[in-house]
Amino acid sequence: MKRKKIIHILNSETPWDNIHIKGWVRTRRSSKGFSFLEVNDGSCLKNVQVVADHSVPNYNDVEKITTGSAVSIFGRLVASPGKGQKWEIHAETVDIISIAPESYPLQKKRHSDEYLRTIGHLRPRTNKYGSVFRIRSEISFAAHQFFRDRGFRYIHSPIITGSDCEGAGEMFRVTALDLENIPKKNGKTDFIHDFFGKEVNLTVSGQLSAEMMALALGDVYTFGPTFRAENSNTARHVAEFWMIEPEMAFCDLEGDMAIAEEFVKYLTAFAMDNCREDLALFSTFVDKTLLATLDTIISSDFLKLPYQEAVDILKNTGKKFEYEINYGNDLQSEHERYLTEEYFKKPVIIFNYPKEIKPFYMRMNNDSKTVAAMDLLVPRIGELVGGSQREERYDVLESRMDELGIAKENYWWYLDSRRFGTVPHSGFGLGFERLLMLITGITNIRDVIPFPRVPGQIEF
RNA sequence: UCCCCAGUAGCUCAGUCGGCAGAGCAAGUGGCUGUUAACCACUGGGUCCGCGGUUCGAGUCCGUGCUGGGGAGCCA
Repeated sequence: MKRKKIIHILNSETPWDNIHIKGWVRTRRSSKGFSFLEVNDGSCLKNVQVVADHSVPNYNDVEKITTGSAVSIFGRLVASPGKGQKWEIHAETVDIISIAPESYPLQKKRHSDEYLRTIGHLRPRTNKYGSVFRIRSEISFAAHQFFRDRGFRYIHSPIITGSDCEGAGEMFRVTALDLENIPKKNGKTDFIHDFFGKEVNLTVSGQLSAEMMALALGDVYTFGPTFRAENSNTARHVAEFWMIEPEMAFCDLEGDMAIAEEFVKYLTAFAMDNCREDLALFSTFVDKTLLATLDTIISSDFLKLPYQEAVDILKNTGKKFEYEINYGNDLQSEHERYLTEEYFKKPVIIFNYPKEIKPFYMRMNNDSKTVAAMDLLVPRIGELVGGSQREERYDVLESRMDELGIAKENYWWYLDSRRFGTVPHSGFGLGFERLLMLITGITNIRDVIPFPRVPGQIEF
């Protein structure tokens, strides 16, 4: 008989004979002659309560079952006379797949997030992290659904890249050279002898590839890992994270902002509709205001504000900031959080940034001072999305690259796209972990990715 | 990388003025015929983060290193 998943059993409308489950025991409570086993198989947050008594042939062994042990149970699903659950299983047989010794690190009590990070291989077995990773899976699916419903194509951008373009931070070098015997030329590493014959790195963004694909397929998106070797030690940064990057041909900045807003609302609503039980855990134990926050995101119009106006607001608000705000400087974390958390109290999109603080590929506005860039700021997280209309005019792009001292010969293919049938196009990047922080209320990015990579730490 | 805080039992923490190492939970054993983080009783459990120093004596004071956390910068 095939095992039934616990989520399926708990949603049953009727009692059920001859049922088979497999899972891990969260706790066992015993009285003289019988035991209650709380069994979880990861299919949902809830456990199923199993009642076993002397009618089970190996009852002596059942009394030795410990927290964390794995079991396979046959029995009958019946209405539970006890409080706290609709159904329970009366066991006919309890097969012990494996016993967890007393050294099992997860106890029948709440643990700190800091401790659970030290046992990253076991923390998905807890209620909280089980919920996190189920939601992560659901929202991944929802992202694909969103784009597919709108005619976008999913593209796979390369992980290993030869272009150091995006200027998005320090990169991880990828090499097949023998590090004990590095070939040198004029005192420097000679990458001509390396696998690709040139210096290559792990990608920091799929954007440039996505642009090439958008200029053929129309609307595309990437959803993959990206890597930053920045020595960032904050609750919002990891060295390996997942990014969703749509890129749309024949789309301007306004269209870009509209799709970003629609996307964030869609994913939030999807979580509210499809992850209710797991979200309830977060709204109870992590952030009591979570559901209200998510409602605000779904129901409010995101405020769209030119950079110049954002600066004016920050200057005139009278609030003391640690860093002074001046036109031409990038907004600091405290400024962004003030705007979205205190001043507007909802998501804010800031656009038309000074060209000096943005990369070469963003489209120059008619004022020749600002570029068609936008950042979506949300409460508690800060920057969730960064995007822009891309510079599609060959001569303007070329002069911007010259201005910034970018080696054009490395981007000949990128420039080619502006020579052959160039069109206005736009896109953005959304940090998937930051979105999960927004949706779950979890405040440390290390707790929304299964095995976080941060400076000096890669145990799992 | 910078600033701040912390490190004591498996976990979460207390430890007064420098003078015998503590609690709750967890675990183990026993009890209990419907439990809900079950309950009751008993038992075991310590490199007080490492190294160095001050002192008759250091978990406690000083120096240093490591690890973790919070904030900042960089960014998504």
